[in-house]
Amino acid sequence: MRFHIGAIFVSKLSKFRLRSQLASSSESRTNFSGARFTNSDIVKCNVAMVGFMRDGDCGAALRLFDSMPRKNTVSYNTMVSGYLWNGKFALARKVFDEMPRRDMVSWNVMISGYIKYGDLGGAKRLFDEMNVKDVVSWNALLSGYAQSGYVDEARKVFDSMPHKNDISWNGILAAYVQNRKMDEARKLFDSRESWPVVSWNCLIGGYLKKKKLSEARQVFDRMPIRDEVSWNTMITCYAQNGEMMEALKLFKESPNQDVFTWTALVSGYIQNGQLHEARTIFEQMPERNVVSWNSMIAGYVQNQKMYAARELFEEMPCRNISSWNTMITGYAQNGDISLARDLFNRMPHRDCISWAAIIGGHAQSGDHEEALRLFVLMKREENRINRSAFTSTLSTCADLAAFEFGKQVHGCVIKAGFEFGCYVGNALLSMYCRCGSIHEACAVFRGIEDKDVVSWNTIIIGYARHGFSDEALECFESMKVARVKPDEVTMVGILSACGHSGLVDRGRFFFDSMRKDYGIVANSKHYTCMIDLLGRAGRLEDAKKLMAGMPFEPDASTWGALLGASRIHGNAEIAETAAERIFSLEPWNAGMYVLLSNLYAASGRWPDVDRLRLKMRDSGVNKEPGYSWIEVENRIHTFSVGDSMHPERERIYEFLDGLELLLKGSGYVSATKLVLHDVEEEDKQQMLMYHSEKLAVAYGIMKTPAGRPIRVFKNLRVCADCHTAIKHVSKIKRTLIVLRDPNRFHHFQDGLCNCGDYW
DNA sequence: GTAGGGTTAG
Repeated sequence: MRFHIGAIFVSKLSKFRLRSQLASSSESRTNFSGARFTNSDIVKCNVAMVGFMRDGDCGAALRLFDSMPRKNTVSYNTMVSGYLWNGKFALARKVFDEMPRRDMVSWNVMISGYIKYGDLGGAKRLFDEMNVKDVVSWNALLSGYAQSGYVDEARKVFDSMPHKNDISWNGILAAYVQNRKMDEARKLFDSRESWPVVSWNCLIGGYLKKKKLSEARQVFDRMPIRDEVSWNTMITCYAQNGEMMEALKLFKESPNQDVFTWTALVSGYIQNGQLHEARTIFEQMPERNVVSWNSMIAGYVQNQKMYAARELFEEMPCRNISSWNTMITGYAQNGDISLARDLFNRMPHRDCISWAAIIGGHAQSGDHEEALRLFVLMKREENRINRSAFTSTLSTCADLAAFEFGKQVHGCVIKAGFEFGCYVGNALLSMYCRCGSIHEACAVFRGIEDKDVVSWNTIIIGYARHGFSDEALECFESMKVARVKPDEVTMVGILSACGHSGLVDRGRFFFDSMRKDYGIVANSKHYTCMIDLLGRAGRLEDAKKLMAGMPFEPDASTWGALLGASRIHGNAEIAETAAERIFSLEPWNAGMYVLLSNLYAASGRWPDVDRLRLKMRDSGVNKEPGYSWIEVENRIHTFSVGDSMHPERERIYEFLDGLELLLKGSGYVSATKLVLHDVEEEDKQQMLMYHSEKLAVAYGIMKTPAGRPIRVFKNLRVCADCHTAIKHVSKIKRTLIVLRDPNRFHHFQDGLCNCGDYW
């Protein structure tokens, strides 16, 4: 309708312009202004501009605006508000700055513009600049603070308001509700006689978010007047809490059912896992909009029914970004990254959720490089990066151990202002831990404002994996002081901290206090930690006993802990029993073959090594090839044993040969009995010398300026000979070498490793 | 004709 009015007027106007052009000549333009363009024409133009702006056609609005011989303040205000409506903040500000006179509306529009763009400081500055403020200005500021989570600030604004109206009261109520402070919201609500229906709805909506069904219902029953939203909110409450019968009852009682009501039922069934019922309701709906379609599609996606989801997606008449994002996320999470990428490439517009989904999808499918490349692209194309894009990128950096890249992402996180929050802060923290820099992890940890249990767990596990048990246990104490309740994960961290340092008694103590002090029931991970701790300390019998007393069947990793301990202590008998069980539980688990094979090799049982190799071949298990990698000058360099691929391999081998001589001079003797293959002694030495971790360390020393730590990563356990050799290297080259294997970090310095050769 | 609050479905 609006567009229609605008269109008619513009056609009139072009006639008008045409006429003036016909009369033409530059002087005649002066005749053009004034008398014939009445105030009522200005109003008509303003109406038309609103129409254009609502349709997203800023260009048409501007052309009309520019062609007006006379404008009033409303014309300018309309341009400011229209630009803001269409997301063009800078243009809005420009018109605001250039307009000849401003009225109250001009200021209020601009203030709400700042708030909409998340610049609360800018809003406040403008507010302070105003000589006279009205209740609208105050209300705008109030809701700005509320929406950004500053409840206390919002309260201060509310308390200092010279006049309050219903909207102000609703504003402070909403501030409490949006920030989940339902007790305070209720107190406020009860302190006032009568509220408009929106405030009642607001309160019920708050209870809905907190899943407080009975409170919601009480309020609903007390309402003097109910509108459609009240019914829909209440129906949603029941639907989202699995009470579909009650939801249906209310659905029938409600005076009207609109598309919200129907969609609430559909998504209620979906959340209850009743996909078929959801579809039936969906088919019965008298009217569907894009959200209804998206809900149904999301239902299929959540149940891994991508085919059905795709069918609806193709069929729907009205897709929006969410529809595309739902499909992309679905494909990405179900491992079909190429279909996800295809949709991503084809979608008409992307937002930061699309980017986060595709980055996360590539990361999950193992294509880490592409994930990071996409992050760089995203930075170029989007002016905002959302938190979830940051977290998936950071976890990719962690998987890849791309430390330098991670640091650059950290820089972007700081710019975006996310570093002090838990969500991104924890991801940063974890990235630094897993990239081998516990020091930087610690700095991030200290900066997180409200540390949650995940923050504490991450730093505790970080310390544990780096072999700093004392620090891990200290953190555990601080966590309790900070009144954050330890959970199952915390205890895994604490027990593994004890494990990495062989603290048997303390481990035992924490294991016993788990249930007593924190009400945490030991799960298989806790038992595995304890069995590992006892076993590696040489108390194999105690470990076996603990395992026998477990209230559930041991899984492969629990047996694996026993196998690992038996290997260290050369107990072939227990090792074989454990290996048998693992073979039957996880016939595809190549790591166990390797452990057992190492055990045989170490005791010179070559026929058994061969037998195992045959068994492995017959069962079709492929041993994951060992490789190591290091980040140099922002690129990841990967090495395998006796590597022949690296462009600088000749220099590396030369360097390594030189290093070997120095090593021998410092007392290093190669541990040939650890080589798996039964070959001649000299060949064994050769193979050992060119293990992937040694190649990576050598390359790191070649390329890293003196004094900087060297960080190397290996996909399999570090070999014992490399462990000895790297200890010597750290002394000869006077450098800190940090090596990550799947179990832990080894910090080599001055000829020692902080694992105390206990890993 | 331009400005302020809020609630429900993805």
